[in-house]
Amino acid sequence: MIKIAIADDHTMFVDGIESILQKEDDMEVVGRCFDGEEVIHFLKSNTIDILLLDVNLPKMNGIEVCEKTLAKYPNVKILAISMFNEESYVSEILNKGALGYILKNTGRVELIKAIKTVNTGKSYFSKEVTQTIMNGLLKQRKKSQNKKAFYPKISKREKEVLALIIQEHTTQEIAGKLFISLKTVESHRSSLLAKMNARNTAGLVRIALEHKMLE
Amino acid sequence: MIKIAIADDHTMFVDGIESILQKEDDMEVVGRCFDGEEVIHFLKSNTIDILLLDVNLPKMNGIEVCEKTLAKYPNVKILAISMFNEESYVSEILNKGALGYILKNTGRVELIKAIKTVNTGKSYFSKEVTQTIMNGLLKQRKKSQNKKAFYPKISKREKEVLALIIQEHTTQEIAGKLFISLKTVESHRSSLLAKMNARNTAGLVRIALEHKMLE
DNA sequence: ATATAACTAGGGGAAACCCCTAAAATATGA
DNA sequence: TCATATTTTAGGGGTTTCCCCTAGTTATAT
Repeated sequence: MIKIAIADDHTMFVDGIESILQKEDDMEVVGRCFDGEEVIHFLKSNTIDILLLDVNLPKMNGIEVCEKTLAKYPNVKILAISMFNEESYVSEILNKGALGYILKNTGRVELIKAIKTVNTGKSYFSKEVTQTIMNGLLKQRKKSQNKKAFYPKISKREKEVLALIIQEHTTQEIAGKLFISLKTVESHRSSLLAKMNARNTAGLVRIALEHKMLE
Repeated sequence: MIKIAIADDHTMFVDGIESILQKEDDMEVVGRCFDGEEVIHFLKSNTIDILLLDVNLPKMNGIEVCEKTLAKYPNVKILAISMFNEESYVSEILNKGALGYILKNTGRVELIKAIKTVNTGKSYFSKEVTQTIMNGLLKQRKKSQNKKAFYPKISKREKEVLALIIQEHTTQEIAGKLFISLKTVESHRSSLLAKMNARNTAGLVRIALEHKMLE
């Protein structure tokens, strides 16, 4: 028996889901919460398998609820439900550990499927949401690609030095590892600063990591 | 008219695609390449809109071809085609700028749709591929989530200092910005090094970025 | 063949790092 | 609520690293 709690501030919506799930004989709705704080409180005295969580909740929003819930009860599977197919929402709540994300216009067949999938520990996204995530992913790739193309001209030796810097080695250690003088390493560092337009080591590391210049 | 080139080392497959595309009166196959080097050579004397690119090509694999092609001809839209729904393949070729990825068992209707979608500059993935990418994404999220939980105890002030360090500000500048003494900032830096288990600024920045400790 | 870039290296000064102490302000917990 | 812990503040003083400048030698490419 899959124990389910529903968290949504619209009574009719909660009732609707509940009536759908009542027809499933391996599912049981054991809790209803109408705001975020209620969820936290409810879980203190109840065990559930799945939390159907609206992203826009009063008092404490779904993203926060998701984070807090999983921090205390990592075995709860969270299926996010939202009116909005917004990339920022989707991305945030997934980062907090939600396993799935479906929209409120999802039909009963898909809802059941989503719950069953999530219950096995797998992720589930409705196809509109999938599209949204993929678009976001593509944007990121394009961004980091552009950036990457901007700083290509780092020599082999400089790359070695850069890698060792990022691994927290001091200039002296790098000199030892590469069998060159300390002053030579310092010289490479200067070239790196100039080429990468960095003011100091911090910038060097940040730019190198942002642009994925290693590998 | 959409000008298309096909790059695949299996003649029958190339012929198959071509016969499908012949029936479309807004598409024209203008080139056939049977290995990677041929593609590069072909593009020197021909202009195309879309390159249907097999990931596993002789002489030069699809990933490399993709990179080289887009470096010279950024307007070419690349639709990757592969036997394998392997996350590493998909991820790599998308990073190199391919717009879409479909499998070789794709039917003609979907192939046409994919080409038309990619031709407008949008991305297209068959649903199996989408699933693969999403799984990869989820794995990554779980990883970075674990890491994040490991270093939580950085105070508000320390976070401010850390952020300014990463923005390449010197200790003196940070002191000025926060209206505190240089020695205080040094003190915060020391605490940061200790808390984050870093040996120096480079490590500080790397760890902070890896674990996304800002925001 | 001759620039251009890469690798090497040193001098000098500034900045960061490291050890310490220490007081006031806040948070936390029992 | 009161004691304890953490955070934020700040300094002294010495060591190391970093950064800038110059400069010679070797690859690399056009």
